[in-house]
Amino acid sequence: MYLRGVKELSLTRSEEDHIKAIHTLTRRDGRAATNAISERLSTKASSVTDMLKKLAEKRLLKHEPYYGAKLTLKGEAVALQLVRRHRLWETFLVDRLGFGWDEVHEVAEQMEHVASEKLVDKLEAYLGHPHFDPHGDPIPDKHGRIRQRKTKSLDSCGPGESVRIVAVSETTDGLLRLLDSKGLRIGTTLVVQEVHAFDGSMDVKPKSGSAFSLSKDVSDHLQVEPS
Amino acid sequence: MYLRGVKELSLTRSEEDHIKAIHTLTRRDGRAATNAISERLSTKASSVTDMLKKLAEKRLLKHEPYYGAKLTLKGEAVALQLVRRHRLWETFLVDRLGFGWDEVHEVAEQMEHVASEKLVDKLEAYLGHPHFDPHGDPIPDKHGRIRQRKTKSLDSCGPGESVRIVAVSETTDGLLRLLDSKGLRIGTTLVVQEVHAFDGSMDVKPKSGSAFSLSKDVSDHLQVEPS
DNA sequence: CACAATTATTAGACAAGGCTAAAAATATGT
DNA sequence: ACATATTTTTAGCCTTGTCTAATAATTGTG
Repeated sequence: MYLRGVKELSLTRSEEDHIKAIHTLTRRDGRAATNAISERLSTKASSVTDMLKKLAEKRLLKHEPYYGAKLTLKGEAVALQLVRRHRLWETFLVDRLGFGWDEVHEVAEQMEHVASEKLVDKLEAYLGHPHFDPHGDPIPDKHGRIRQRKTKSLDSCGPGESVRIVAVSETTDGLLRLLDSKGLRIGTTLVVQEVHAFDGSMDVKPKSGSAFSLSKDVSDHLQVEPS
Repeated sequence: MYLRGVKELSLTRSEEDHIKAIHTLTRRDGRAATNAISERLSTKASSVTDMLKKLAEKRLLKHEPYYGAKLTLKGEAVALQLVRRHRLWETFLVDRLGFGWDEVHEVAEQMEHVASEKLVDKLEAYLGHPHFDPHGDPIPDKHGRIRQRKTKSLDSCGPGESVRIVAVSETTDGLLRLLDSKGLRIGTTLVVQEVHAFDGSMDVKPKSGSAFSLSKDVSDHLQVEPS
């Protein structure tokens, strides 16, 4: 995946927001439906249709009417650039400025639109070329390459397994605050105690501290690796 | 000067740009003429007239047709907030990321529009509550207060005077690069050798290094204090 | 002081990006 | 399979911020 040939491109904030939404939805659902995009951006579906037409003309995506949008290589490169900027700024906000990991999203959302390749590269170097952001998500490098981790959902673990939390998917503020209140964060190690079949909830015990219960909604979104 | 009562206010980028331009021009020329504003923003005078009308309705400035614009207290507070953000980001870019002081303006111009009071306050603390930016310009504090320095223009100095450069006014990229190439920067100490009456140029000698000549255009924009 | 030059405003157009309401295409349930 | 529900698109309108061209006010000059 190359980020080259994207420099001369100058996109509006709205165009960038659409591209990033499509990228995220495609990663999550396998496709990006018009309604899903509009919901993510708090706009109406008709506005999204217009924008899809426009971005298709700019060769940033393919738009199959009534099916959805698929980013071209060029569009994917733009999206990765945005993800890169977003996650680097989140890292800066948490590691350097002392923000909580649950309060950085909105600010990073603004900072990711500051367009300066030099800025992003220098920021990355200043932060020590991190490969993962404070939520555990991978930070694409200058060329769009992503370091993969072989993780699974906590949900899929059985009793006795000892795992370390490495990422939180679907990072809504509500979920992040809930985790914070239970003392769960990136790096926390847990042992699964018991899984309750009827509602999918599970009892877990942190290395230090006493056991408690997590609903399936929560364990679903915790990405873990063996520990 | 209070920055309170400005929080609930949400301005577009263009509105903010106009307010800042008016603030800067008023500081420099004593007034902000329509043409001067449009030149600064690379737009046309008619566009500025429209915007002045709009901002006057929002009580951010007084617009006397055919005279110009004058910021209200509320408008001044917004402007100071923007100046604060701009200079803090410039300081970050130079001191932390290692940018040259002549390449930060454009990027800071984008970053100053990121709206988060918490971000700005934390950034200020991270930088050690600086009172002056890399160009020597004062950074307004949270409440809009500016630390003044009793400086004069190098232009106004006579032979034998020993002075330290503390600021550069009218910071165009061209001027900044010229200074850089002569080894002149904030903190440099000089002794005035001779002033030539016919063109206002002056010979100066840095503490370390040999003497050279500066045109009036340059010495005009160097702010110095006795050393 | 009168008239030219400059500066500012008004009037009307346009592109971007959003909206609502209605129509068209696709998906679903019995 | 056919009627209904859902999703997407189209059509037309609105606001913001810009422009050009024409007009009006102010300033400068012989």
